[in-house]
Amino acid sequence: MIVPEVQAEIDKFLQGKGLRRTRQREVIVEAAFSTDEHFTADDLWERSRKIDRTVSRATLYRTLSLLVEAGLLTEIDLGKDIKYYDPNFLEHPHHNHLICVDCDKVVEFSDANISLLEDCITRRLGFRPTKKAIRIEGTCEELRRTGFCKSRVDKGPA
Amino acid sequence: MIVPEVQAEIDKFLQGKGLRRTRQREVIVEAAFSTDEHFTADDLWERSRKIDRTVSRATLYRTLSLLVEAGLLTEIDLGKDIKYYDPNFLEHPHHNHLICVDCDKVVEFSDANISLLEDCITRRLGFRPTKKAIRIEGTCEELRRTGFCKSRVDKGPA
DNA sequence: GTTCGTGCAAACCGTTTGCACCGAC
DNA sequence: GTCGGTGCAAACGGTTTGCACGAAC
Repeated sequence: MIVPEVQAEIDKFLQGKGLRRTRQREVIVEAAFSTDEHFTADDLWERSRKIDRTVSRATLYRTLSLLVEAGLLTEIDLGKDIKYYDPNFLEHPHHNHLICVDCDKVVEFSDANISLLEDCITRRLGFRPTKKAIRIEGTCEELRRTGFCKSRVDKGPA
Repeated sequence: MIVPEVQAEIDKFLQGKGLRRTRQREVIVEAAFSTDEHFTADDLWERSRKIDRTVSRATLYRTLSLLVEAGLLTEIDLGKDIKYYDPNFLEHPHHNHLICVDCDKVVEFSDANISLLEDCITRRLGFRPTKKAIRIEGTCEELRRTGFCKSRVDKGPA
């Protein structure tokens, strides 16, 4: 994926703040941006440890904060009780999330009209938008019509 | 506010599930719906205890779940790390939230066009929408222009 | 050599749960 | 009297933090 670009970006960020480039930070960035799936802190910890077994949870969390602060990673709310992180905002800065309640699949979408509407509404209320997030939960139409949803297969009976 | 109506509603819900009407549940409902502000579990606990000092955290949380399950209260994500609850969805079932990053003020809004767009997009992706939430964070235009925001007064210096 | 980063384990904090007693029905 | 509800305190799970050692610069 875009790991090298992200490494450059985080280098710039670290340098700007007088912070150091460490093996652990490299590993975590590599683990985070070698996929375009959303992940939890724990997911990322496991993936990092596959590259370097010594990465600790503490460092994972500390680095995660840095990446969010640097704007390379975005916290998203998928309606679960744990935080998810989305590595795709660099490439698609304005996307939103649709979550299937049948199979838990997450579909990203963006729509210029809806963005525009959001901006209008925000300004009308006397604010300037800085961060916008739409989360839609839905049921799979295919499952409802045909009784079968290919994304649902691995989830066991309804 | 609409406390009596809500009491009737929760009574119906409890009865339907063979659950009991208790003093504690009455108190918590009263505390929850005597305001139209968003609140945390702890906020609600304190308000409940002002009515009846014996309400415990455990019962608070258990009742909170019931109210959400009954559809009387909605969990919302205000971008903070704790859960907030919104008692206003009964009266305004389709509203969204705009959060001011300057003063933390939350403005509710709804918009038919945006709702329609959400539905279209969801169907186009092969799903049927069940729950939709828009969260916009923004900065106060008044504060930016005049250096003063009446909602900000109680927050101390920038 | 200085300073920042790290791993470890303990602390934290919002929430949930096991248990014995209590109260609605 | 039965069964669900409650308060208490302990447990839980994700996240943060204090500390002493280690590594970047």
